[in-house]
Amino acid sequence: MTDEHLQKAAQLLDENGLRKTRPRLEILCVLLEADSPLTGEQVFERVTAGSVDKATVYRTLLLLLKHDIVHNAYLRNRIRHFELAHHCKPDRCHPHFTCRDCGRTVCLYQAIVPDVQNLPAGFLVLHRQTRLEGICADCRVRHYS
Amino acid sequence: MTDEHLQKAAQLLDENGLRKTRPRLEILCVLLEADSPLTGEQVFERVTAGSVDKATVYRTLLLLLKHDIVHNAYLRNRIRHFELAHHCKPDRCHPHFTCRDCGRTVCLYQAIVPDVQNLPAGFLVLHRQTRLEGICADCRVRHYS
DNA sequence: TACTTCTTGCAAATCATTTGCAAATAGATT
DNA sequence: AATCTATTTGCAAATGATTTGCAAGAAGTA
Ligand SMILES: [Mn+2]
Ligand SMILES: [Mn+2]
Ligand SMILES: [Zn+2]
Ligand SMILES: [Zn+2]
Repeated sequence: MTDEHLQKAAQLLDENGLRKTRPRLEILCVLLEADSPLTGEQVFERVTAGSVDKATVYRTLLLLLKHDIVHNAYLRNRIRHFELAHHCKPDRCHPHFTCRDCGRTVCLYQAIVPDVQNLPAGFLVLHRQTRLEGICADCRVRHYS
Repeated sequence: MTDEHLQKAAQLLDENGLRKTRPRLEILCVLLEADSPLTGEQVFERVTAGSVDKATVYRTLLLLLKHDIVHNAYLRNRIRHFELAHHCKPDRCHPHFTCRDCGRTVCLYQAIVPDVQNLPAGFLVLHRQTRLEGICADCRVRHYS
């Protein structure tokens, strides 16, 4: 939990008129340190041991979701994943790639996803998410040896 | 459960070397009749009342998933949704649109989703899913009156 | 500091899904 | 058609993830 992350966490809460409580700051720091979407369970494990209750983790993630500070990512299984929205545009999240071999999920920050064409008339799109599945670079190399 | 659907259901099971049991035929007919992805619970409700156990519904959906006869759709909540794969290409599902107002999900069979550009080197994409959120045509009209 | 309101921890509840197991059945074999 | 054997099913109980009720504890404000 670096000082820089703590600053950023406090700022996010301030901007949204939310109280700066210890659990919230810790949870935001965990999310700031993560390099891919986390489950509630994973956030719980990464927070300073025993310092935050699991119910509080979930309640906080839901609160941050409501304020659009975090987004849900929809990966392969039925478990919700959460990540900070700061790498997303208001109308779209960056795509996620999940490897069928090693199971890891990678955030594709630099990928370009063109708009969906030929939508039915009258539909207003406010948000878009793209989910890719396949074999990651590491696993492809591994299979050649 | 039309005769045509029953035929198709039997055919799907045959093609995959699966036994044609009454629960499987019923479940496939439910999926053939559905116009958007269904949860296990919804499949259970739509099957002839009391004729199939809920555990069997889930076991069957998982079996059909393994044989790529159905796909999972990832919608807003943490509940898995299932739909027949016959409207999908092997490497991509048609997009789904979920209305933030009425909550309905629409299958966008005719939409065109261009490929993702600028992927990191060495990644092999085997499957893609696109999820849209916004306001559906009906709800937009409703809000103008 | 005192106050008011929001937030937390804890325990229990809920929801979706999965599992163990004995009875039932599909499809192959006689 | 009756028999056989591996699969499949129903039922009840277990599981895993998430949510809720409530009294005690903090945050922000006066
Ligand atoms: Mn991401
Ligand atoms: Mn669909
Ligand atoms: Zn991999
Ligand atoms: Zn709508």
